[in-house]
Amino acid sequence: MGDVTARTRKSYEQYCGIAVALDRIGDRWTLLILRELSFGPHRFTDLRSALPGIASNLLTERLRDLEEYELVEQRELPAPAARVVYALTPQGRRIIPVLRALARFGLPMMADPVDGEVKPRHAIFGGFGALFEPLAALDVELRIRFLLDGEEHWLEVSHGRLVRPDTSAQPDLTIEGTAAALVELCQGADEASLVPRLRIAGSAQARRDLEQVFLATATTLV
Amino acid sequence: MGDVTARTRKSYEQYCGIAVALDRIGDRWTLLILRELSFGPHRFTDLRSALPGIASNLLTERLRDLEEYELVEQRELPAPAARVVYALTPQGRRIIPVLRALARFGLPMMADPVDGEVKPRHAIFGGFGALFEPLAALDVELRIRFLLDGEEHWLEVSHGRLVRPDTSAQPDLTIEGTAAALVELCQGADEASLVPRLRIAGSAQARRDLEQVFLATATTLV
DNA sequence: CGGGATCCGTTACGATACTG
DNA sequence: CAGTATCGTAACGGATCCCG
Repeated sequence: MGDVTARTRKSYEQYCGIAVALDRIGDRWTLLILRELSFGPHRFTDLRSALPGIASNLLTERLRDLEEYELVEQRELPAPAARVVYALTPQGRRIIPVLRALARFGLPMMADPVDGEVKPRHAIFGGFGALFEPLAALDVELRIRFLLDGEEHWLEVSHGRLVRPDTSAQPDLTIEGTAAALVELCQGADEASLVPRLRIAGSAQARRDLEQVFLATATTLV
Repeated sequence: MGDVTARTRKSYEQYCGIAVALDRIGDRWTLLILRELSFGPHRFTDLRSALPGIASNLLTERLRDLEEYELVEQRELPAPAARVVYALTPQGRRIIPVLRALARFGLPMMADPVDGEVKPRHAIFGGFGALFEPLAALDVELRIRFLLDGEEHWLEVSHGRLVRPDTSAQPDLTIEGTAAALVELCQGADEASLVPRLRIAGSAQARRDLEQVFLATATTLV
């Protein structure tokens, strides 16, 4: 009785937060699906095209698993447009610090980004946002507007936190250019050497804040 | 010429820090191997017994991959004891924030820990350490001594960081009991309800620091 | 006994084709 | 557009065997 559609998924079977987390989000593609959904709700097809190489049946299976774990939910759109989108639940948003930590770990390993092959959102989240230092941001207020390869995005530093406003009033800093050049900046390239592929505009104070909060290398540790 | 032992490992092929990170540490078992090595050097057999269920050939393969990526290295022991241990390289230690983020994500999902089935090191790292709040630790100095199921471990909060001294002078706080009870504390159980499975000894100030730095829930975000 | 290597059945994944 | 179905291949899991 009751469909025991068996969670036969292989579990590590360990009483450890890390192992339990990996039981839920450790499968191939899962974290990349969550990365995309962290940018906002996506339709099935949006996800597919954002994840070149994923088989459609696998995407379906992963989404079902994530729904079962209540990390992702379907939302109905009333509009004439496509009906259903996938979105992170509040529980699901808790994966974001994991994504940031992974981005920070992987950033130095990315080889020679090429203009046009880096997606702006990946440059901002998988690169720039990963450098955010909460400890250095305690007394900083900074609104950054990105214009990368024609896409516009915003980040805002406020009270030691990094948030993504849909849009904002006047930016303190505007970073304009190619997504690849932003990645290079995050990897330690000199700002001057990136002109004109990347241009940063803003007050001297805003530039100091940028340096302090994002670009100064820092090593947190246990 | 040259053995092209083909990195045939499937790559996500994305210019994104997260994707690149997962290319290296996203395979099954890899992060749990790194978790164990984050506690210190281990021999092959130690790793095997710490990871019940892993096939020996798979452990070999993972270790080779991690060596190739320079996240793990072999070290020779001169002693009469077993010859070689595996250890994290400085590069490899950069995975630690990822482990902490995962632990934090997974902690609330762990079901009813049972005395004797939780390893002390997992309770401390996969549980307690995951709750560390750098922002709340800025002006705190705190040495904690754990005595869990007979194992002794130390953590030290210093200048907004969490570090693991081999040992320390006098502890400000001693937490003694079962590893399972510590996990329950981390999951929000009341300290009083855990006596006598867990006993916390220390000054009123040290207890306040414990509460402030570890036990107060906090939500960081992008 | 520590540190693997080999073999093999099973599962998960990747690619493509098909459908409401 | 949003999946389902099918199928070949690669990865994993478990056991056994080997060597210093």
